[in-house]
Order: sequence, then C-alpha cells, then structure tokens
Amino acid sequence: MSSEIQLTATSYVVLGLLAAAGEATSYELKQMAAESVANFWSVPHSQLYAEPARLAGAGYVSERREQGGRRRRHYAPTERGLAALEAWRLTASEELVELRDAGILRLFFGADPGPLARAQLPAHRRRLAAYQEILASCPASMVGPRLALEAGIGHEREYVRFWAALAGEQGESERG
Amino acid sequence: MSSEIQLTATSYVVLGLLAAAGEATSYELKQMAAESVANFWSVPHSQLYAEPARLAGAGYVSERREQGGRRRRHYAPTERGLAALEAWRLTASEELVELRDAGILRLFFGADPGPLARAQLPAHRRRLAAYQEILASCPASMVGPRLALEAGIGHEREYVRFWAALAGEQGESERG
DNA sequence: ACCGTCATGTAATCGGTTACATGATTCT
DNA sequence: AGAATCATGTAACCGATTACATGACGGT
Repeated sequence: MSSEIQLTATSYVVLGLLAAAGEATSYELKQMAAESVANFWSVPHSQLYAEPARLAGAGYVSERREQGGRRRRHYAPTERGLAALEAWRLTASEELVELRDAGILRLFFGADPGPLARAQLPAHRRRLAAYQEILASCPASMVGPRLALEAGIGHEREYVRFWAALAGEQGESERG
Repeated sequence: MSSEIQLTATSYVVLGLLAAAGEATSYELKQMAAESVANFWSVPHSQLYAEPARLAGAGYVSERREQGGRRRRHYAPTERGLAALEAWRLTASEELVELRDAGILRLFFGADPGPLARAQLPAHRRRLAAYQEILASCPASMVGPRLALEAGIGHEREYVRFWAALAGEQGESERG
C-alpha cells in the first residue's frame, strides 16, 4: 500500500472538505461541495467516490467501512493528509490560470459578438446576483469562503461589463 | 473510416487555426497557437499532433503527407470541418465557465491571504502589462483576437485589484 | 403497493499530461 | 566538428467525463 500518487486540485478539494468535516462519506462530500466550492471549482460526483479511494491507497485519508446495512465508506484525513493540505495552503505560487472561457474562444475565432453577448449577459447577471445573495447570508467567520466569493463577484462584474458593451447596450450607462 | 467523434474545445482550436491558415503542419499549429490563442487557452503540443489525426479520422480535416524527406503531415480543413467550425461559432451558448483559480481555491480552504497575494500580484501585473502591449501592436483588423485580449485585460485588472487589496497595500489608492 | 427521487456507487472510454526519442539546423 | 536548440513526433499512464445500475426511503 501507500503507493505514491500525485496530488491534484481534486485531491485538495477532498482533503479540504474532509479537514473541515472531520469525517465524511462520498455522498456527504458531494453535498458539502455543491453549496460551497463547486461554485467556482466543481468536481463530478464520480470523482468524489474515486478520489478518496485513491487518497486512501496512498495514506492521505483513512477509510472506515460500515458493517451491516449500506456498508458505506467513511473517510477521514490522516496526519499525512492534513500535513499535505497545510503544505499546499502555504505554497504561495505564482502560477496563473488561463481564462479558458468558451465564449471568449468563440470571439477569438470570429463569432459574431452580438448574439453571443446577448446569450452570455443574462447568465452572468444571474450568477452575479446569486453570489451576492450567498455573500449576504454567509457568516463573517467564514473568511476563506467569503474571500473566494468576493473574487467571484469581481469577475462576474467584469464579465457583465464586458458582455454588456458588446450586447448593443452601448447607449446606456452601466453601473456596478 | 469517418468514425464519429466528439468535438472538444481542442478540436475547435485546431479547426480555427487551420481555417485561418488554410493548411498547416502540427508544428505550425504550435507556432500559431503560441502567440495567439495560447494566451488564454493553451493546448499542449502533443495534442496538436494527436488532435488533427483524430479530426482526420472523422473527416473534419484532410491529411497530405510529404513524400521524401521529413514526410511531414499537412492538414487542411474539409467542408465538413469548416461547417462544424461555423456551427460552433453560431451557437450562442449560455454556459458559464468556472473560475478554477488555484489561488482562490487556496483562499477558500484557509490559506493566509497575505503571502498568497504578494506572490500572485506581481505575476498578474506582468501579464496585464504583456496583454496591453500585445493589444497596442495588434492590427485593428483582427477583431476577434482584439476582443479576446480586451476580455483578458479586464480580468487581469480585476485580479490585480483583488490581490492588491489583500497584499497589504491597503493604504495606497489604486488606480486602474 | 407503487412510484419517484435520493443515495451510493461501478464501468468504460477517452482526452490530456508527461516523458521520451531522434533527425535537422544553426552557432561557435 | 561538436554542442545546443529547433523540429517532429510517439508512448504510456492516468484522471476525468459519461453512462449505467441498484438499493433505500418517503409520499400517495
């Protein structure tokens, strides 16, 4: 056992959620993720079954299996897992992400901006509103999630600004 | 032949570049991509060899192989390929991308904002400056690429604003 | 008792990443 | 002539996506 594996972003999502919960099944991870981190970094549920198993094989989490009934697997971070998570938190990397937005890619390759903008704009507006609502009801003690939300809000605002300018709303003054 | 395949974003990057160039080898695709689309949507060079082959198998591009010498493969879009590209350009989808920024993910899971911000900030500033320089030297006729650049600039500005606020530069007034 | 949805996984396929390898040019 | 870099791929592995499947539970 304890074969060496490479930790991916998915690994840290799992480790981060497990560290917060103490212990969880894959289904509980799915629930937790759905209302929090999945807003800006989603992981398909099949990965939330596969990844903890992978992490268990390498000693980053422990696995406890229910005896009777559903025989669900409960995972908890090990010392090693917590250490890996903490090390990851501490690496202040310079790596930048790419935008990787399919709409922008279409623009780049010559799509007509108008229709694209008119499709993207309301969707981004909805998401912006949703983020603001979540932020309003997010306790001040949850510092990390609140910061992530604020980042998301900033980018959604930028998207709205960008697409609005292309959607034929040129005449109107835009306010944030 | 002409087995059915699913077209991915990588497919459209290849098709889009081939449509612009008329014909190209994988290496030429790599060169073209490097200074243009790779700024916000990169594709590893091995995929620029694998993907045209895949597209050729499904009839989206044609393949012409050099006879003597290097026997390089030259690809060109077929009618089918151009039609697929155009159809993709016309789909004004509402799908939104996720932010998927590893720095934000770290914040979410409790990383200390200060060091992270001080690592991310100069990197984003450099990229912002690079984009602005590219835009300045990009001919006005290249509408799509210029729009994509402007989108990138907007988001980099937002990143700079966000990380600057966390980097301990609170006292100073920030101008765009 | 039945039906729908929630809960809990497994399987297969495939694209993407990483690493390796080698022939051609160019530079010193 | 030799070294370094450019040019041009191939191979292997592995994580992610998609689809499939089934047991439990709650409501009517």
